[in-house]
Amino acid sequence: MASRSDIIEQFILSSLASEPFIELSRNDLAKFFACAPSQINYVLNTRFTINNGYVIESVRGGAGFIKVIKLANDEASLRNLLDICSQPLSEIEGVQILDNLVSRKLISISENQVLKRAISTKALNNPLNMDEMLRANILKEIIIEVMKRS
Amino acid sequence: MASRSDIIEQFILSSLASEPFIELSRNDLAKFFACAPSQINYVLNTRFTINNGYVIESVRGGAGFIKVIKLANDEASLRNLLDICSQPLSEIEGVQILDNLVSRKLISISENQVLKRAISTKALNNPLNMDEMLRANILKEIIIEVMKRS
DNA sequence: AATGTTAAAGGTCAAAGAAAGTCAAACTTT
DNA sequence: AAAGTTTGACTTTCTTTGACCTTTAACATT
Repeated sequence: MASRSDIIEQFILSSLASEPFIELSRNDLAKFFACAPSQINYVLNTRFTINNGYVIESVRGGAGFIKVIKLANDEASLRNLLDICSQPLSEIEGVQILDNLVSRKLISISENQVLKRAISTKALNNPLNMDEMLRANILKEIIIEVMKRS
Repeated sequence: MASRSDIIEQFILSSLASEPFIELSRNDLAKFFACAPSQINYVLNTRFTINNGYVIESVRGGAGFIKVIKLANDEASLRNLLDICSQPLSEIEGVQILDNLVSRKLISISENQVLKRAISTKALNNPLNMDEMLRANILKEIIIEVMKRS
């Protein structure tokens, strides 16, 4: 028995079949499927996660929208990198990960330059010695971003 | 979907593409875009800030006008940006600064993409609410890095 | 020439409107 | 009973509007 959430999922999936991303109006979609707007969030949160190979971006307010992006680079090895970024990482380890992204041609040399700075101990210096965890968090976001690239 | 404010922003940006500044009549612009005059202020205040690399000057009274000036892409104004990054910065302000670097052609669109992620509240989330200060630190390092470019 | 008056700018701010997000309670299915 | 789904009240963010405020060039008056 297909639930309404399943049907909404199918709708989004079929929209994504031909495009790398779609922009949708939460309210319109909810109206179309005769459901509460928050059910759209439920579908997105349960079925369009990073682990499933999707990223959600949205804007609120007038002219707001929800963008569902299918990850172009969704490989086990990158997932693995993401996992590694759940742990604190030293600056050296962080640089290794960035270099890894360069060798995969997922980021350019110049991106590597600025990102190295962004994750440097100097940039992340803070009173509570959270820098390694922060570095990991930042790298996680960076990896998610480059997974969008094709 | 672009809001009216987005469209007005585009209009101003394209006027500034070839000139270092433009003078506009708030009332005429508002009439042209069929909006309240104060919406022009809203657009200027949210999209043409110092962080974005613009200065607004205006004169009231008969024959009044609003002047939108695009800051020069010189050493001094970059130093200024650096100074701004001595204070905590919200995510919105951080994005403004990155966009500024793009319009100065100091970073590419793709660098902007990954850096936005790197300075996002999600990436910098930490128990001690230091994210704004961290963001400023990171941006400072990024600016230092791009100042090496030319 | 100096002064007062006025209409024509632009500025400010808070309220209303238009999205999307959150979260827990209620309901269904397994 | 546990897991998954649906709903709705409340929140947050972004945009649009309008009422009221301030400034100033132009004009009128002396």
